[in-house]
Amino acid sequence: MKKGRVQNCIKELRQARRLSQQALGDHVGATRQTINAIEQGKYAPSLELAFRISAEFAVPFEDVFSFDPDG
Amino acid sequence: MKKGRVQNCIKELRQARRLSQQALGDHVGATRQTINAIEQGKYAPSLELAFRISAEFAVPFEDVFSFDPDG
DNA sequence: AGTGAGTGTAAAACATTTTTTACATATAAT
DNA sequence: ATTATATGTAAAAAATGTTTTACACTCACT
Repeated sequence: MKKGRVQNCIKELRQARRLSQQALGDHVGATRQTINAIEQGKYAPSLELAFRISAEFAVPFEDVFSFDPDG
Repeated sequence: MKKGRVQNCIKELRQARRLSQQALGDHVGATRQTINAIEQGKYAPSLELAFRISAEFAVPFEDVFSFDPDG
C-alpha cells in the first residue's frame, strides 16, 4: 500500500495566535524541535500530540490535519 | 505532562459493516494484529493509519477517534 | 471428530516519532 | 557591537507503533 502524506496548518494557526514554537511545545507537552519538525513536514505527529495541538488551538481536528492518500 | 488516552470505536464501526479485523487491515494497509491491538487499546494508531481507517468507514475523523487528556 | 474463519496474545525485528544536546542563522532591541 | 528571541537543522538515544511468525481458543459447520 502506497504511503500518503499527512498535512497540517500548525504554522498558520500558531502564528495567528502569536505563539513561538517553544511556547506551543510547552502548551502541548512537546519540544520546540518536535513542533518545528512537524511544521516542516519532516514527519507526522503521534495521534495524541495531534489531538493536543488541535485542542490548544480550539479548532476541530480536521481543521488542522488532513491526509492526502496520493501525496 | 501527563499522558492521556486515545479512544476509538473501530470495533463497533467494523462490526456494523461486517468486516473482519483481517479485511479491515487489508483495506487500510495494516495487519490484523495491528487492527486488533488498536481495538484493544494496546496503543494508538499512527495519524496516517487513523486517517485511513476513518476514510474506510466514511465517517468524520472525530467520530472514530477521541482524546481524553486525563485518561 | 475434524475443518475453517475469526479473534486474542506474545516476542523479536523493524520503522517511525520524540527527546536531548548542540550549533547555526536571522532579526529586533539596547 | 552585543544581547535576546525565534527559527532551522543534525545526530544519537529513547519511546512508541508496526510487522512477522507463531500458537491458542472459540464458534459454526460438516
